[in-house]
Amino acid sequence: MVTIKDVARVAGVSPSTVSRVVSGNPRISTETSRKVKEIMEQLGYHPNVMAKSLVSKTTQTLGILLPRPAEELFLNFFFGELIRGIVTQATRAGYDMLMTTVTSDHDELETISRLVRGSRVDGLILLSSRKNDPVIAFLQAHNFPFVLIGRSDEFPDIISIDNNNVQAAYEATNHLIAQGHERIGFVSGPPNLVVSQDRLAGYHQALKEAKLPSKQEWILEGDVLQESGFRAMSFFMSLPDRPSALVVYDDLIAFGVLRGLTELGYSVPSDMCLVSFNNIPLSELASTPISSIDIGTYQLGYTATQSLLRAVHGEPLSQNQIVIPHRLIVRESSIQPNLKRT
Amino acid sequence: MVTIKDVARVAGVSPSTVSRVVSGNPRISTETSRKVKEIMEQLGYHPNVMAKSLVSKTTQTLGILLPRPAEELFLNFFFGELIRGIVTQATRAGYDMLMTTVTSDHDELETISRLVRGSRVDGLILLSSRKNDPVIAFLQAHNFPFVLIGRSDEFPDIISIDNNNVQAAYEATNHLIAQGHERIGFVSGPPNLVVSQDRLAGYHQALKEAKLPSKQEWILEGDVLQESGFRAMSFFMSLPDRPSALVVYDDLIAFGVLRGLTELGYSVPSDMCLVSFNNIPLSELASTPISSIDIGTYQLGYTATQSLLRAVHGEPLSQNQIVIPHRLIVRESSIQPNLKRT
DNA sequence: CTGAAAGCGCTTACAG
DNA sequence: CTGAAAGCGCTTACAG
Repeated sequence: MVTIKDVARVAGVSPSTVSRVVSGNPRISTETSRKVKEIMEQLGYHPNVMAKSLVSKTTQTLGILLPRPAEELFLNFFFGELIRGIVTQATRAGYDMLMTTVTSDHDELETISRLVRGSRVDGLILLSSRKNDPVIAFLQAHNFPFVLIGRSDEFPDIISIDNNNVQAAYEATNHLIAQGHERIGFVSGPPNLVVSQDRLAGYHQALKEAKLPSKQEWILEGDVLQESGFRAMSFFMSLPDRPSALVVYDDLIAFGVLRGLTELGYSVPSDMCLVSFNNIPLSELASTPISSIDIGTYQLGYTATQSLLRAVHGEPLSQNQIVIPHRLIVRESSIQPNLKRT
Repeated sequence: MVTIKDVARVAGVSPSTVSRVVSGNPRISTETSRKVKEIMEQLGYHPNVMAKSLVSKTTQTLGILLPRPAEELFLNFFFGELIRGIVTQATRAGYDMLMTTVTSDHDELETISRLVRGSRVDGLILLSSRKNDPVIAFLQAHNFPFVLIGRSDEFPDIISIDNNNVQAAYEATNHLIAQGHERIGFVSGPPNLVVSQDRLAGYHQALKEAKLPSKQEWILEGDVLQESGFRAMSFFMSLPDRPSALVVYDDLIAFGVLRGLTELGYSVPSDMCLVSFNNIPLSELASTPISSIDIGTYQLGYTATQSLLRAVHGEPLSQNQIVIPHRLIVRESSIQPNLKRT
């Protein structure tokens, strides 16, 4: 391994000078700089990142904490797209991304602590938020730069990038109401996630404003796999007063719902209308293309990284909470041509 | 930030001793060890990872090189599942994962070089292989530990984890042949990927052995988006002598194929049978559940990491090429009850 | 514009 | 079983 000393010796200068050339210090003569660069190239010199980090107290690395397996499974497409947004922006800014996962609730803080207090990363991105998240409390207590993709009621001032999920679910529900539906159900995600709660709230709000009935049995807070949508259907369809449309928490679950209805002999949209979230690429390729709220997943990741980098560099943020716009993409699953408006 | 010196001072021992306690050196008295640990706990000491890396020449970090955007889009589910397998195994072994992406062919080697020669990671996982991959040549030239998820003709001796894609496609094709199909087409992925070539080869092999015709116009080497399956269909179905079954490179593309056929008024499996690859969770939730080869994506990532860690630790590998078993999951898309065998 | 020196926080022969 | 010392590869006041 060729070090800064080797370059210095061959170039006939001091290690300090080589260091300055590498970092682009302006007080180096162009002549010296040229020569040193030539030697570096010649010897194949590459700065040792660890040594640099040790003295500069900065790692040029951001951390991502992966959610626990259960949630992760669900995230899937969403997750991949988010990571893509994050990594793209980080790379562009010259940062690497470090990923760790926790295996249990128990070691969660230990994992974080290792990264934070061991000076492993300069900042951290949290991919999802639960109620009373201890990770957030820890990071805030240690005054460590981080951003949350999502929202936190308990810590309203932290930097967070989110959709307006209440509004999005409100619009999705209103879209169904505008089609003339009066009995509208909701298939939810993991109840401890803030995003689940927000979407449920928006749904309730829309029903309330439209003075439509809201029944507990029309709401299913299931687990997160696409299968849960499937199981939900036999239940829903056997209700005496079953809903005629559903707001579904996530496209994957919507696929399960669609499949479940088909197997039970019902068809979408004529027997049941659907609106879902995330707008994964497959949504439009379903047997009945699924109406879905596009939440700008890539942009969510991209923007989160931008904000985090600003925080890391101590630059001021114009706003701590950024809302990524959403957009309802209407497809066949929510359009019933033969249904009259009330 | 509390350092090893702080702990040493408070505990009344030398920094060397503290270091030995941290690393679990056996020649430390239990008494000293106990006391030092207590102080560490008390002061909230966490080892500085950078400093340790600098002297130990090891980072406890593995790198993942993300494929370029185009391919990445396609990978999607596959990609997420693979990463999950990798991160799980790495975490279990006490390693972090570093992700970087390349923005262009141009900076590909530079990115790798920075990681490798800057001592940023202990080993590297390549997520896919192209023909004549310069990254592989570079890593081998520098004698740097890495594993390839995939296969390389040019570098047959490197550590690689792969499916037997030739055999898998051979079986998929034979499955269709066994159903009585005689005109079988192939919808491929990016032609420069080894996996595309392998699957195409297996398809050809099966046709050849069964002495079935193989026509160039039955083979579509498209790009990687699910959309390409869609476009493929208008072409295929308008052929005078069109195939009655298709082997499709990937489930996402199969979704596009399915959708395209539906829109053109054809149905699966009665007008066209399908077998695909990857067995993503949504395959069984398609309007017609899609027969797919499960390639053990999670296991691919998991095993790759295990092998890489062995290589990093200089442990011998029983075999450099590991093949993860695949399994054809037969669903409705490839079963034509009313079709007689020839 | 450049160099000598100290130091980042840790590890590890060497000596006892 | 423990400590003093040197060193990992870099940066950065300080001095000139």
